Amino acid sequence: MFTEYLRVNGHRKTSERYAILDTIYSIKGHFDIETLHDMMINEEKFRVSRATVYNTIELLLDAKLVIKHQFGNSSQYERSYNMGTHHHLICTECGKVSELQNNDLQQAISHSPMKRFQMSHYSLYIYGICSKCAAQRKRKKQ
Amino acid sequence: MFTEYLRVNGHRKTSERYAILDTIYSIKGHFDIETLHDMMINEEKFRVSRATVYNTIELLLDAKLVIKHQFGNSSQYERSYNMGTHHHLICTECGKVSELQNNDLQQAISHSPMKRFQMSHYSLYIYGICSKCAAQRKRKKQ
DNA sequence: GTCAGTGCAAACTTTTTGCAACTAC
DNA sequence: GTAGTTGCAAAAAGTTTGCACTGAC
Repeated sequence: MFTEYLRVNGHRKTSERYAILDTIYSIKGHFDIETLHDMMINEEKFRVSRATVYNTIELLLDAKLVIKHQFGNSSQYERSYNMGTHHHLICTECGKVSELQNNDLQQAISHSPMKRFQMSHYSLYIYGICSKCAAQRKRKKQ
Repeated sequence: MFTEYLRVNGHRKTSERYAILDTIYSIKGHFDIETLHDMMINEEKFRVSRATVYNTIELLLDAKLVIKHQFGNSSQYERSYNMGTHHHLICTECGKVSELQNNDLQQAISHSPMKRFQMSHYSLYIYGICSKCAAQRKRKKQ
């Protein structure tokens, strides 16, 4: 799919781009650029510059192979192919992000009537307290 | 309300804090720290430091008088009192943000069943092309 | 051979932090 | 008087940019 995207858009097939794509698709959840870059250097033993990672992520976003999120301070990303739509639960206490599957909600949102706007995609972020932090709070109170 | 919040939490009532709150509530839509700070200096003629604006926003977030959003590069904020829940339409072409009112959708989201998570609030960001940019694209094609 | 892509470092932007001076209580 | 706040400037964190070198086509 990426190869096709590169071909159609007249971009070159470089080893860096494929290495970045592979690393991203080895990650299950969310990641930021820093983490991805570190993983490539340390685990994959593939030296790339930060700039190339930023460039490539931009292509992957455009190719719809990666989705960008903006919780916390730095941008977070996740692979989008083979991932199924889902919503995000973000703990305001510890910052942990988990996924929520709810097909009814998905339907409701994507079929929501909109004047003068063509929806392409959406993000639903639900903030609150995760069970772990709730338990921790309870313990503190006692 | 803010006075009460400050009292309960043992914070001091400073002129800076009230000036920032007033300025924020004079803004109808979204704003970032830079814009808010500039407004205070230029329009309100009230000199505050950037650091104080950041500090105060933190209090206002905690007091639920302001909501934080993260579209684009810098954090965006908006007042939350007297604002009615709404969703956000973000144009991926020009970056313009507009509001969408949809009570059914609100109900669906806030009553959505969630395991091991206590929702406090949520943000729904809908990305797509606004009518202006859609028209512009059409014109270009011709 | 050509030009898109890469690496590196410097620049830039946004946010946080340390500390002296100030002031609400 | 004291401790919470402020202002300033420096530092940190995240991202973008300029430019010489490299390698895909």
